[in-house]
Amino acid sequence: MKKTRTRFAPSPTGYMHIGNLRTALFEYLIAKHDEGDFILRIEDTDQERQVEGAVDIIYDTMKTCGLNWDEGPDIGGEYGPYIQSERLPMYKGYAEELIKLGGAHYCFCSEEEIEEQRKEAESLGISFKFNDPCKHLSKEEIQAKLDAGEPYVIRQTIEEVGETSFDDMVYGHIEFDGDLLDEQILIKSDGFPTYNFANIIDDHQMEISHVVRGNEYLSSTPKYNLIYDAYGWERPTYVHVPPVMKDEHHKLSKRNGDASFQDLVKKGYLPEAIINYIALLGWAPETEQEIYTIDELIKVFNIERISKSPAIFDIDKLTWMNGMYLRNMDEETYLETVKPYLEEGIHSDIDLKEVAKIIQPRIDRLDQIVESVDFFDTLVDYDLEMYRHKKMKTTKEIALKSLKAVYETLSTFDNWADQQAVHDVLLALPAQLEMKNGQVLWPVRTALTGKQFTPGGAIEIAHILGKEESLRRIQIGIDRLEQALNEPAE
RNA sequence: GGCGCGUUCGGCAAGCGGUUAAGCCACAGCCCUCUCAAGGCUGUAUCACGGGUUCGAAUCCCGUACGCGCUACCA
Repeated sequence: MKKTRTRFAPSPTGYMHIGNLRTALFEYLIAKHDEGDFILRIEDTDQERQVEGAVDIIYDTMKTCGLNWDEGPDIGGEYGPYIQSERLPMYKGYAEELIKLGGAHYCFCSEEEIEEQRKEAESLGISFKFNDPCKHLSKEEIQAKLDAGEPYVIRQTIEEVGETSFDDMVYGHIEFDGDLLDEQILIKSDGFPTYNFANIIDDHQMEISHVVRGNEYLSSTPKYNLIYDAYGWERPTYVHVPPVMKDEHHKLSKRNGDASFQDLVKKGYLPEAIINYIALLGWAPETEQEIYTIDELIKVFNIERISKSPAIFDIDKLTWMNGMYLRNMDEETYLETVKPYLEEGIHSDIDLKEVAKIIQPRIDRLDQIVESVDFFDTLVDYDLEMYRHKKMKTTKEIALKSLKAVYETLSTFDNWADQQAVHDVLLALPAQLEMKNGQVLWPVRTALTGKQFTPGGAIEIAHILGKEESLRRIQIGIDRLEQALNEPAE
């Protein structure tokens, strides 16, 4: 049995988008499930589309996601180099060999000549397939042109292949009329191989067992097979995966500036959650489990359960899942994760650990933290209408009465460090006053925070703010309410 | 245009000839409750269409429609 070896072969043309990352994930999972190798190869054969720094983004993204490669440009390996531009001389040699084998030929045609043929076909209303006159050149003619330094490309030769077929692990048995395949360029006039060619050579050289890629390559796979066959190489196992879509009609793409991994992280999504979520796009486990560590994914992932149809990226489900991750984190990791955001939002001297605890069930993205805790630092000049709350059965009058009672009670209370004690003393009040819990606690929370919604209730927040600050804020509430109530009603 | 692929709730999806057509997200309601969440429970909602094959079809076959992809000296 051949060792399972997969590769992620991105071209460095910008940031990592989610579809790309998912392909990398699947490739990684397939390899690791079989205890095989996962290889990173950089496909930089299109010199015009290179983007500075793109390779580093690829490295960073994969590392933070835990998609660790066994061989790659930075760490080397037996099958290097792992950057296509560094493998250049090799492709030429293989191309020349393919010419000898009858699988390719030199082509000296200009782009204009090809265009002419295309237009003619269009005007005749027939489907276009380039009929390359260079195929009929004699050896001598070719040599003469080569010697004269005429620019050329190397083109695949496809003749009378008839019906051809292959089997894909996801899409099953696929048949093609081989004569419809066009003779694609293998080596460009700049001497670089095209993806179509470099891919085959590299995959074969690197002993890639499973070629995993987007299903847009399904149509060109027969052409690749012809080349494998011409060399007498064994075809790889194909695993074509369905696309990840932005909506019904559009793929997630860099071009449209759709969510990249970096963007999501910036928005407060955890890499583990992102990985977990995208594993479920186009693949479904056997059980109903939704939350997986990467090691669990390695264990349960199997190619048979990859879907054929496109999947729309659903940010809401990712958000939910991210919240689950936040809530399920062990305390230490959670505090560490959340700390920078808390420090950004809170500068006063309060116990951030306590704050962290109360926001844990209430956030599902890290970037929500700052806004949700800003009231700890500053009490804004809130709208007094907030004291009127139907469900809590409060009015400004009731609120004032409650706040006064609470102020009096709390000013002689000293056990602030004990949240339970704060709880007990505050909850004793409604009974004494013959009021509902909400009629006392709603006003307190409002006075303490100035906000409609807050993480944590009146008791938790009072406990965190401390005696002095809590009393100060309650006093502000009392003063403002008194002033408002003394003004003549309109 | 030609060729290839796809089509189950709003989204992710299970399903491989006999099911009340799972589950998750979202949505709605209820419970819990010092706000909001979290948590618990319940609910709404899906087999693109038309023909076959079969005792029986979401599942198999054939068409149609729609969508996506390929048809580049991009990958």
